[in-house]
Amino acid sequence: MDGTAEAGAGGAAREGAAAVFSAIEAAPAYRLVFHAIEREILEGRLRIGDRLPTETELAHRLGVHRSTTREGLRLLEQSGLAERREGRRLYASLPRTDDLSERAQRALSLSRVSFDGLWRLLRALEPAAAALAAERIDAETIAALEANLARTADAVEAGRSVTQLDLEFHALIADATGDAAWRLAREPSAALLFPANERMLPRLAQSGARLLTAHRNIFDAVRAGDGEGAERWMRRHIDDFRRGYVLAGFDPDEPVSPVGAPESGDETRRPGRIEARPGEQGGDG
Amino acid sequence: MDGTAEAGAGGAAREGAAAVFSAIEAAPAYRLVFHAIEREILEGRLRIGDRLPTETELAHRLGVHRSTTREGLRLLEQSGLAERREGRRLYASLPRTDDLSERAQRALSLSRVSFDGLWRLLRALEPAAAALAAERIDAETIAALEANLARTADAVEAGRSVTQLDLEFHALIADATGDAAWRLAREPSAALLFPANERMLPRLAQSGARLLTAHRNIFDAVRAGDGEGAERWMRRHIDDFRRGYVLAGFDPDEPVSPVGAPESGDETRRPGRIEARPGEQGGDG
DNA sequence: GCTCGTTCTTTGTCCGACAAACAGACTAAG
DNA sequence: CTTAGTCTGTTTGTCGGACAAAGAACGAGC
Repeated sequence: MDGTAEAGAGGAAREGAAAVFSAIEAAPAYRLVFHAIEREILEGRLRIGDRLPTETELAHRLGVHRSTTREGLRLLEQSGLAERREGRRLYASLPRTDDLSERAQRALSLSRVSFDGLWRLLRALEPAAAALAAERIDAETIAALEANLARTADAVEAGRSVTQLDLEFHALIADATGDAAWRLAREPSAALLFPANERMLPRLAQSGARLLTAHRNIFDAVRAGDGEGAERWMRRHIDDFRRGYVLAGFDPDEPVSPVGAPESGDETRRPGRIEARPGEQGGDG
Repeated sequence: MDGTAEAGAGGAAREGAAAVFSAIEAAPAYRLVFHAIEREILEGRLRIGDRLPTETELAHRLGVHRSTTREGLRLLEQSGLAERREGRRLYASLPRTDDLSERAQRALSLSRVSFDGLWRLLRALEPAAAALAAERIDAETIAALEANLARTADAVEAGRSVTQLDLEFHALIADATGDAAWRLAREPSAALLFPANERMLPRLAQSGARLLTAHRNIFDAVRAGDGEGAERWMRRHIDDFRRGYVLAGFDPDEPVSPVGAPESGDETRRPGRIEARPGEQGGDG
């Protein structure tokens, strides 16, 4: 087995009767590697948490070169099905939902969704989430919400930003539903919409206090198991949010802000930044 | 520059005054490559649709070996920011939402969400989507919906499965809202929930006909711009769905079906399947 | 029994090479 | 002049092999 995959070459000929010709595409070997391992995980032969075989072993078993294997592993890694633990080893893992929503959020922010589009979505989701949360909430989440409220109170009093705490509050409510689907559904939009608060705050007096009151009402209803109340308060809260946005002079039909510069997400404080070489200055085309 | 990145090695020493020690982690060079290119795209220096420089050029400019560059490119590829067009070349691109939701769906299906959890979510989303769709729908989507209804009618008459068409109908409604956020929010859950139809159908007479009628009502309202009507019909449709599920004898508190075997998704018809070598039979740890 | 240095493994990178696919330029045929 | 075929340079996909550093495993010494 040497050089190019014999994958794509043969097999396309022999046009019989009703030829359909659905664009044949030969996957490169590194992608086959990816799918092969993916399969092992999805079909349970490699369980979540299991260590993957070493690169050399994989290369050997799959009959490809180690470099090729590594490329496949990168795909696997980025797909969330393999994860580095303690630095080096790769372990089979479930795609992390926060990772997924982060990506979704990025996709959204690049696709010019309007404030109102997001708002309508969350207006549908959040009240329903609150209602379900009221049915299912557990002690742990109650404690987390209480802590969140306390910190929010502090922040409001000190005049600090409450955006992060706001996001967290709503995320906790979603978590309280006990189903990952909720979190996944709302997170990207929420992460894009709620930070608008940041821009409203300077223009609206006591908006922080209003937010805190609203959160408290919602929390009380949720803790009391009052689904209907939780839903109602949440809806009011969301409506109030939009009202504030308009009042502050923003246009809800505009695409939501481009989020500005990518502020220090993951690994931004990289030690040795790769620099372009002085030599040639690119030009691709 | 040879061998290991000097990234992680040096630089950790020199403990001055108030040392904080925030877990330094040296990203391997291939990840730095990934982030470097990612940045170029996110910050607009590489615009969506632009061809990426060739691997050799990238390697040269970033000062790493081509193999390393390729690993970084695989990460980029899987993250959705680079895409193959016409087979080979890589182009900067936006993460495709259907790709994202596919992954989200997989994550969900592995995390044991209950039927009811999903159902509650969609019961909140779908009616709201229909309402918004009624406000914003355009001719093109109307045509697509009409085509969908026609095919659904055929399928019902012929007794074929309508699951795919059902999914498509709802996705089209979501698309009609004009905001990608809706699609992203509902797709994973919908893809997991609606196929339950498949299992109900054999146990419930005329359920296909009911579905068709419901879709028609929703469509009529949407086309007429009747948001309230669309919302009402959709809600009924969703409620009906759950009723059928229970009636058919399934327990809505159970985790939704594990989707069974991964039926021929992408690239399953791979030409040269990679096989394990006869030699050693793995055993890791 | 626990710590320390020594070996073995595994990952991260690099070097170099080459076949096949592709894009173009050019040429022969209709 | 258009169409089909040929040649050529570029780019990707893979492969072979090498080596440093980080961890892990292991045995010697306190």
